[in-house]
Amino acid sequence: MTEVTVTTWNINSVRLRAETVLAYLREHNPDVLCLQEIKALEDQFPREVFAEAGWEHQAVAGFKGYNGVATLSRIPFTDKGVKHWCGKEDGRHVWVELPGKTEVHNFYVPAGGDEPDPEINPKFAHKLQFLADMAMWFEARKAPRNRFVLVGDLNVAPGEHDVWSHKALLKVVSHTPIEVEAMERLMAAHDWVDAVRYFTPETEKLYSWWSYRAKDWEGADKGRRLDHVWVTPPLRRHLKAAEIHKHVRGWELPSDHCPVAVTLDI
DNA sequence: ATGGCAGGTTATACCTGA
Repeated sequence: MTEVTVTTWNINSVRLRAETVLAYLREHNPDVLCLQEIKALEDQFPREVFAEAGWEHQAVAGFKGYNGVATLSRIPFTDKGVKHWCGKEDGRHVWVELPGKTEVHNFYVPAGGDEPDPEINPKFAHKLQFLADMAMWFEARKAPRNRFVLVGDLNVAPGEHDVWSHKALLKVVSHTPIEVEAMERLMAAHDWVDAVRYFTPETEKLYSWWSYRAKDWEGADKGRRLDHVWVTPPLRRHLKAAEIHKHVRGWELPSDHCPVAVTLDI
């Protein structure tokens, strides 16, 4: 048994914020850091910056200008890979296997555009298809002993208390019933345990994203919990802690998302 | 009061995010 911390963070351009990532690594020392929206091709990813700091094991699914995910680790990988979804090679999923056969799946689910209607909005249709395909894939791989961790910017805030106002956001993409149901089907597909809610009562507000548009993001506090860490049932009793590192949203030149860290024995 | 901001790109306008 090894205690590890797995952290997920939508960084909104890893090239612009490489030094910010480094500061976070030094302050919080996660074993595994899963980044989304790196907005870089694999060749453009600042590998050396993180390798020199001690996170030398890296798996990158790059994409030009948008999207892109990367997983950094102090721990060597026993395997790794990039998977494509919905017929697009658009940098939304990279996975790694840690010693002990623990898989860490790092996802960036499509945001879905503005209009929550798949008939008229192809981005929303893509988001729903992506979540449905994820559910199908994990259902097909389901086995009682699987030790999987699923993290990332899933772009859905499912619970009433995962948004600043349930009522105000019912028709806003990220919190509409149709997306929440798609996410619930994905959760059921592998009996996923929400590792952050595991430590916090359902009725307590939890956010991981605050819009850039608010003059005073902290004062207005109109957040949403879009970033998630889930584990399969065999890892449930190994969960040790979960933290949302909100203070990072207040750093200079911040991402609009903050890191979400889960500590568990693997 | 969700978009007033932010990042990237065959850039100086338009796409993306959510």
